[in-house]
Amino acid sequence: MGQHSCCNQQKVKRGLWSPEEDEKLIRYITTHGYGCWSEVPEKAGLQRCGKSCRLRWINYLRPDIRRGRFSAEEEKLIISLHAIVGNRWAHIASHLPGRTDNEIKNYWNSWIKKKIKKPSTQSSATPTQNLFQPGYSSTDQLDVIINQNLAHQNLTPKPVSDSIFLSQSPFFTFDASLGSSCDSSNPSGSVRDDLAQDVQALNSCKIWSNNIPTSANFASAIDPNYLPPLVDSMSIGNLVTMEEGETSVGGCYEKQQGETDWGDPQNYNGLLMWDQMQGDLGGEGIQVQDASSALDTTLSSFPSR
DNA sequence: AAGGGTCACAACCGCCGCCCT
DNA sequence: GAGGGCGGCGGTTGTGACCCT
Repeated sequence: MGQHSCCNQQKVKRGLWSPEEDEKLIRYITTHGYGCWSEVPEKAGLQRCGKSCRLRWINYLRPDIRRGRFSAEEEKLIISLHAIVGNRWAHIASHLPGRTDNEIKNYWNSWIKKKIKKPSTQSSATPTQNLFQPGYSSTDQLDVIINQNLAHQNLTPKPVSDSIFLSQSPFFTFDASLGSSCDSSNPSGSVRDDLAQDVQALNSCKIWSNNIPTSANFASAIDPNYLPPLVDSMSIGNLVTMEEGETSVGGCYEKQQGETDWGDPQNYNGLLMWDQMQGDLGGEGIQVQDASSALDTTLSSFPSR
């Protein structure tokens, strides 16, 4: 099961692709298209399995691949989308033009590694942290977070637990795994505490209150098969690439004038916009100024490059 | 300069789901 | 409906480059 017939061939080559192989694959696909991947190696004169050819094309040779470092906007988008859809890299990649799932996955994993390595500076769990325990449903978490934020703005909470939130689909994929690290039954704490705080802060930061959540807004997040057109209206040319000499404060790159190229955040209704967050982005680590008000949470622990 | 550690990225592996027979 | 082929996806590993001591 799962073993592709083409991969059983003894003569199939593995490992890094040579420039000659790349050239063969490019030449074949640009002239014939790939059609059936299992036929590609033979027709292209490659001693690779079709799966390997597909991967090489998708992750490296495709002409529309964007290479190089992720821009700050892309970082934000990845982090925001991950908070919504979890480890669905292909889904996330579909909203980042020119980026591959593999690339995003690698980026994320390296970020996670950094976070795990980073010594924890927060020992006590906040009330918000306690929400992210396995015992809480996604609906519970959403209700509390949203109402917290609305209350903070003296806005009338809207009933968010309508039918659309009865979905069994997980909203915060981090909840179960990270929540356990915040569990009081785990007094030894976890090196992942600060990572959990990042996620919790993201979940409860002002982006929710600026785009007041409604069922419609959250539909995309709740339904695993639906994602809002996050970047459809954004051309690749608008993406900001981090240039040498520009600063990345805790991974949150800031343009010199503090402006984004995304224009009016309202255009991205439903999308988590880091640019709308307020607070001091400088320094390392998270400063939870008031445990009861996660809105004031300062985020600054994104991967720095 | 050399060796070890770290990081980024390419590639592989195994599983899942769809489609066709 | 069952089984096989295949594309797609996420997790994991391998490897080369770079950095630090």
